[in-house]
Amino acid sequence: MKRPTIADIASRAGVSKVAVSYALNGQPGVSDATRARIVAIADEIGWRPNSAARALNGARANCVGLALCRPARILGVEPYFMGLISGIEGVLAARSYALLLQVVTSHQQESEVYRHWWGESRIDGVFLVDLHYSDARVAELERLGMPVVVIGHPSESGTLPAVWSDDGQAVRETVGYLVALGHRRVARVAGLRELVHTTVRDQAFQAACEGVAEHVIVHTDYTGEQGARATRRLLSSPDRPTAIVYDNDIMAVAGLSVAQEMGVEVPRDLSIVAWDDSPLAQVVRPPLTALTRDIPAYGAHAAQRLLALIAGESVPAFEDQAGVLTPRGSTGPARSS
Amino acid sequence: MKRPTIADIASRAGVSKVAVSYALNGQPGVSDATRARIVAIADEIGWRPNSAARALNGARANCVGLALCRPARILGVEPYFMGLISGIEGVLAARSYALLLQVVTSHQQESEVYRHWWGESRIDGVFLVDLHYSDARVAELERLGMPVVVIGHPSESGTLPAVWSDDGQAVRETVGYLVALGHRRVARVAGLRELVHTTVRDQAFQAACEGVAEHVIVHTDYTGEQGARATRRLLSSPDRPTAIVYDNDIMAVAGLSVAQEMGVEVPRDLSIVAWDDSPLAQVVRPPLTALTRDIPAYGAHAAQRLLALIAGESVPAFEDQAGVLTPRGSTGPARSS
DNA sequence: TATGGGGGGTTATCCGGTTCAGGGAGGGAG
DNA sequence: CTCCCTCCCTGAACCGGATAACCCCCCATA
Repeated sequence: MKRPTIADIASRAGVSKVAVSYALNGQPGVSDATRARIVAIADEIGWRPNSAARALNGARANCVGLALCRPARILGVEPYFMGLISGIEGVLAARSYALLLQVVTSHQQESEVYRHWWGESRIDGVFLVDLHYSDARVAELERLGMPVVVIGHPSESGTLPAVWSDDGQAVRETVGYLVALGHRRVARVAGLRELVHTTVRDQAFQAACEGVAEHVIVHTDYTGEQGARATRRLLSSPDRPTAIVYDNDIMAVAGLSVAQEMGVEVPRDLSIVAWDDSPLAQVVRPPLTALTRDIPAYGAHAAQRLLALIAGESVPAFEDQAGVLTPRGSTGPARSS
Repeated sequence: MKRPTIADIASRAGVSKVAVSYALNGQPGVSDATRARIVAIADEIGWRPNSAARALNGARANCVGLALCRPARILGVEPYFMGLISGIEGVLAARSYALLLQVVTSHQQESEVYRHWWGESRIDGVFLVDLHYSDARVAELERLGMPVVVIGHPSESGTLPAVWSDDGQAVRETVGYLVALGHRRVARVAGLRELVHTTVRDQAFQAACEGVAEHVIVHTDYTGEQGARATRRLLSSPDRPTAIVYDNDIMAVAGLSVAQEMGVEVPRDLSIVAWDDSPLAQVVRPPLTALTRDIPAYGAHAAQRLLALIAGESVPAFEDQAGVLTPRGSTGPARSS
């Protein structure tokens, strides 16, 4: 049983393929009666436009791509990506766009995947995430001339429009809050050093602490293991920090466990802040003070921009809301030492 | 600058389109010398096959679909899906298959999405997850006649091949272990009642406890909130359980927090087991005893079967490894009451 | 009554590849 | 010297729609 085509509809309705095409696309050129008849027949035999045939005539693929260059296991752990994806999905679904997803192991492979997809007209545009400094992917995508929205800091996105949030602002708010609570020795357990936003946060952290608090930064790979190890090291030092800001919730939770294991009471002896809120952060005891961002909204904004770009509109960089500090039980006044 | 087509290559090489098509597809019909020349030119001008044109001739889409009917926020929290997806991705990537992903809000919408994708030749097959009893999607997909692999229990997958694991086995191992530790009152905090695997586990749990331990089952929606509430209720009852088995790690962690908050010491007063291991389960204190499954491998097996099915092979149901109990600090001997 | 215009169709082509049915050249066998 | 068979390669049709261009007929208008 073959899939029905407009030719089948045409012969049934006793008109030409073209009339069917017009009727089904809402174009003028057929009478309402004929149109209704054609639509009824199409409906009856379950006709669906063949996207391949449409694409052949230069139509959109109605699909956008996302290649993720992170170890797959991180995806299962970091709520960030799934949050982003579900936000993206929300916008795409409303426009009947699909998301083509691929996990890759290197930036080179990622560029290849994008070239393939674009060359084969499988996608109308892509998202670029996890910017590095002097990111080769930016130049590559600019060269290909395809619609791209960078999810990351605009300083490194070249001519590509970016959707970003002011991490510096969030850092300042956090440090200000901790300092106001009396903390004078604060640490930051950061993510991957090579990511642009890590450096942005690092610099903002240093600047915010300058003159008001001792500060130290440790870089990790975002995993709970490294978060735990970093915490252990920090808490073992003679002048241990009274507050630690983690770059994600996984590490913050791991850090909390380490503190409890070492007999360091939270928040009495140590305040903990997690970057990116999540059910996980709220579920542990004490619940974690977190930098809340609406990540799905973030993804949704990026998706809206990408669709606009695909539609030919010009899209400026968009600054999304900065993270907002949500104080919970894991932060408190510094103990007067 | 238009994308190069085989016509461009043909004119450059001074041969016909057909020769180019044969050469680039490794078909006989062109001499090695000509083939080499054509390939060189194609390479030089960066030709890529246009998948739309190929699809028009009935070729594969080189893409499989997955529609997820769960609230988007669950995705960000449950490691299960991302684990599954990354396992699927691993297999697909090696064969240059992409994954088309869409989050939907109802089974009806899910069926529609599949119909669309299939009708539009965008995919060669799909995965079906989260089986319900008398699942309308099964009949629908059977009717469409497209390649489908069900990730779930074969008893409800109709004629569609299933990839599944024996949850009953895992339940028996867990209950046996708890009973051996002296537990005589055990509870199960289960997931969505309407899912097939929930019932399978429920029944196995009841059967395993029969005669050796009092048992109670509470159903939830997999969220930490409901996991916490269920735990609170269980621990407040006069004959509270000495062990609780949770259907995912999120609820287990939430339950652990509730226990600590209520002054119930784990594992002294309460043993906790989580279904599905994760970094999160290992990171909390005490680390959670878990039913470890290699979820990415599970996804990989499903993907292999789907590709085989697409290739026209016949695929029998495949029983993956059952979960294996990984004892950690959250379980211990029942306190002699 | 001739003219013009527009609604409602139609025919011809195209998109970029694949596939099928030959067709000319060259070589080996009879 | 023919005949036939391969090897290489070509023209044409085709996949399922979109689109440009044109045509016919009827009605309104001058």
